[in-house]
Amino acid sequence: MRILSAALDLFADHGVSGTSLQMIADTIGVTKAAIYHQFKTKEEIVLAVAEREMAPLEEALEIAEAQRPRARAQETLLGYVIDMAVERRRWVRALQNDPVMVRLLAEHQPLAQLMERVYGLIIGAGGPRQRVRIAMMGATIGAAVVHPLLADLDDKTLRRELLDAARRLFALPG
Amino acid sequence: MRILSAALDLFADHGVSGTSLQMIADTIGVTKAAIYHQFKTKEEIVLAVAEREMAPLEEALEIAEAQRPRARAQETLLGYVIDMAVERRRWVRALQNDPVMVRLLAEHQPLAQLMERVYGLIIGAGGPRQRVRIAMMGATIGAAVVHPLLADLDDKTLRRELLDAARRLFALPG
Amino acid sequence: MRILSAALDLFADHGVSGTSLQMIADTIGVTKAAIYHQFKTKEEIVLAVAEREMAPLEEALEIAEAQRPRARAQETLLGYVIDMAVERRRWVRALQNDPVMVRLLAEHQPLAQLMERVYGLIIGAGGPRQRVRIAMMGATIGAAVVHPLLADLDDKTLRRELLDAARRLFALPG
Amino acid sequence: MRILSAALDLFADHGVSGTSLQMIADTIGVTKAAIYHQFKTKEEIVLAVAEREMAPLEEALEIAEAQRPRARAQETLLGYVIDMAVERRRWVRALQNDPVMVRLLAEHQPLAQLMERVYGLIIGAGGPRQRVRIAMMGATIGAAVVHPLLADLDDKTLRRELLDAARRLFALPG
DNA sequence: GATGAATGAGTGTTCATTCAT
DNA sequence: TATGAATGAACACTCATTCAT
Repeated sequence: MRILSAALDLFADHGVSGTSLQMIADTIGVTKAAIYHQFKTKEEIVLAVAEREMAPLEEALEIAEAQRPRARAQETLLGYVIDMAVERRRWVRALQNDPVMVRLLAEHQPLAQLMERVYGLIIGAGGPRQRVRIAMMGATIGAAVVHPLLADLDDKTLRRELLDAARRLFALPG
Repeated sequence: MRILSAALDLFADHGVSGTSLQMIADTIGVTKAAIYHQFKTKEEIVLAVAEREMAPLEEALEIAEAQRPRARAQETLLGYVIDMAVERRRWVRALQNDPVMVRLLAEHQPLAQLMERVYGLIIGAGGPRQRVRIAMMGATIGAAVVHPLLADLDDKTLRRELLDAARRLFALPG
Repeated sequence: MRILSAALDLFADHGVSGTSLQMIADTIGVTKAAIYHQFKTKEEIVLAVAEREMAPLEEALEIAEAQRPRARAQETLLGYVIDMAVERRRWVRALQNDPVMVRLLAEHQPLAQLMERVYGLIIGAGGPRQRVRIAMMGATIGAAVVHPLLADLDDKTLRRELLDAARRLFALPG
Repeated sequence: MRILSAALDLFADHGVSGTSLQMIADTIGVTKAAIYHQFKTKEEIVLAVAEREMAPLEEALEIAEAQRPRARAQETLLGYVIDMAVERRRWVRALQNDPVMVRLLAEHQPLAQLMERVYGLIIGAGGPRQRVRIAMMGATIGAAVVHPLLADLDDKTLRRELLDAARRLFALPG
């Protein structure tokens, strides 16, 4: 939907709080009231944006969860996550760091559960060290794709570098 | 100054756009006008907050730049950066990711130059691969300290894990 | 019609200005547009509500006007008016006091004329004292039925008390 | 205060819901924001209006409560109440019947208690019949002062008529 | 008959900012 | 230094109303 795309773009540039409904309406060339015909509140828009961007993660999770052994499932998921983050580069910052978004995701059951499933699969039976490294990797992915020094890397290269970083962090065989 | 501390806290919780001068004034128990007596605009507050939080980085940079060889200087700086990020955990997200903050830092000469010096020292004569890994490390540090899965790590442990991650990413000797 | 009943209820609770078409539509489970299919404007709804609630008064008036002598006609009408007010208790306040309703009734010829006929019959050839007492009685009826201290009186009792009050005010024989 | 006077006037003409802050602001020639500097919400204005208009009632109550025997206290209070209603004619309707005002008064402890004290004194040890007649009188006063047929009575005459009605309703000696 | 999508003007409220005291 | 009063513009949201289907 055009509203959600416009909203996502604006959230990325100005943050959720810095994006007014007027801005969204102007971007797609309708009135504020037209937006309110489809979303009852601004919060609902934020949620819809988040849900739309998270949908591929859910699909990826289902594919990965079906695989054995767990190590293979984890690697599959890691690949998907990296792909998603690289493709969404421009929006990852808002999605992961905007305080309004963060709060909403934490309070919104379905999305909170999705994240738990992701962490559940990826951490698995590993001990605390494993947990730390996974988190570290997740942090790296989320942040690398928005890092200014990596802004001019093309998607393919960035993806390769992230996989390489993953292998180093986990001492996986190349 | 109490204004800057209150502002920083509120920026961390609500983002810069989501923080009004009224909120800052209420937090420290004065009127909005009292704040305007010390800062001409809201932007000036944001800048002052950023400058105060970046000051230790400048000091660290000066210490590191004085060292030889470059490899030692780089390691010194890395240590400082990790220390700063870990200590400031709660605020790193706002400082690094808030769109208003990001824009301001990019436009504000002194801070932009500071970041260039940091990158200059750390990248050094390295080729593109080196550059990528440095950026990756920077991303990891910035994001790891705010990652929910690492929220319950104490500062010392987190610092150690980050150094370990750095060594793995760069294949440094432990 | 369900629209008018819903509207009347909502007018009683929130006043005419405090009642939106959306509220009416929600109450009866249709869309706003469905309401606009039957009424061209909100004002038309207010008018229709008023007319529907006043209809019994017109009937009562016709019955009473046919009676002789005038004193008997007056007493008949008084009885009807009391009955109507007691039965409509919950709505009398809105019907008599809501500023939008009041203005509309004054401007809407048919209803204004109806009220004139009522006053004409009841005041009759009486002098100014008579007029005052009639008005006083009308005021008493309209207000007593909504008075909080009388809220727990059942309809029959309230009707009896109002007739008693009328007799006292006019020094009528019991 | 000019805000409260303007608000009261507008409430009388358009009802509370039908009165916007813009209307109040325009009436006294300031901006909406200037009003918000003194009242945090519209509700607060409604409450302040009600409290200001009820203040004389509290004074009257204190004077009356100090008198003996109770019958004299009651008559004193009745006189005051009639005076207040007659003087405030134009506003009584809004104060007594506007649904927003009614709801607010019921929920606002101090004013609800004031009304209880008034009823307590006036009803006294009387039985249910007494209670009914008091309520009837209260209703009569409140409604008579706004009745269109009595609109051209001057204050003195209206006051006299109301006292006369009171005597008739209670069969008091003239 | 009814709906969904849309609109322009309005709602109450908050914004950053100014200024006289 | 600090305040209280004020402002114009913006905020999220609702209003009565229209119209193609």
